Amino acid sequence: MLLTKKSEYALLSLISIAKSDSPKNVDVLSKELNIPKSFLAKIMQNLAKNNIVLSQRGVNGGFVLKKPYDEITILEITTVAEEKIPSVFECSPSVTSCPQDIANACSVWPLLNNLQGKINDFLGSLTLKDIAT
Amino acid sequence: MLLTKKSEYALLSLISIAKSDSPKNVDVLSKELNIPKSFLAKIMQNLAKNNIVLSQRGVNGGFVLKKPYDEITILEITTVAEEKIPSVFECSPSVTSCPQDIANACSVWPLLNNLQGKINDFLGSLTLKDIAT
DNA sequence: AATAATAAAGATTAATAAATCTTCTTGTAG
DNA sequence: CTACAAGAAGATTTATTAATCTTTATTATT
Repeated sequence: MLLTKKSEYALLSLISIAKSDSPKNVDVLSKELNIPKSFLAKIMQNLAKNNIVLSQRGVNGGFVLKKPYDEITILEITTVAEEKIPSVFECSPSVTSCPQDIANACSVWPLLNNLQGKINDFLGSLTLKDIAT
Repeated sequence: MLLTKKSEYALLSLISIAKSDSPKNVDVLSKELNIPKSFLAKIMQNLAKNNIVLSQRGVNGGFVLKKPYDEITILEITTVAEEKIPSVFECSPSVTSCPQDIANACSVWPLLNNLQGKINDFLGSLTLKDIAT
């Protein structure tokens, strides 16, 4: 699987936040989207740490987008959520990710890397706006 | 990860078999490609059961391709190796794979399914010949 | 200042998937 | 007959992903 539940939950939450005009907290999001609260808390904290959302603590706190929703790509979101670029295979992101450093001599690496590039392009070309509306 | 080691090992083995003019057995393949023998045996058995290769038991036995190498697509191979289509996410292959049957109302499903289609097209457009040479 | 709402951090457990190993069975060439 | 090789089933180990729990820190409201 290219993406895990972390990405799914992150995308759903960000869409919900994008549509709201006030901060949304984890409690509200988890109920609205039916996501385990403490798992979502972790995902949101990670998005906050990586500048996708801004967190506001305290009463009436919650999360808001840090940038306009048409300036946040799906690639950014999923890369932060997965804590690595969503990968075809361990070696596909770049020559340097070949575990034995034989990417250039490898008969499957070009295929994998090529597909990885297409996926990156696709995910990088879409923004939160494209899927939130 | 879109693909697992099963696909990697299957592709490498099939390339090796495609380049050989006599059957190649698991012992030879595992040594040549540095793949755990018993893991590879399982993978090859699965490829045989699914008509990618023909197996020949006994002395001088081994595996040969069942079809010309330009008629076997990478999508076929990886789908057999993974025992399901290489998927972006559990719900991405089709509307019917949405666990809650809400794909059409879902805000992320179209994105996932769209990407899934592009991956299928890419893997389906390439054959073993394209990567074996 | 007290309180309650909320995020932050990280440890822990549970579930699932991936990879590997073991054993036994069946078929085949020489 | 015998050695070699695949087939099949399942056990085991390891890694990854998912989910949960606990404690601490922050902040708006009163």
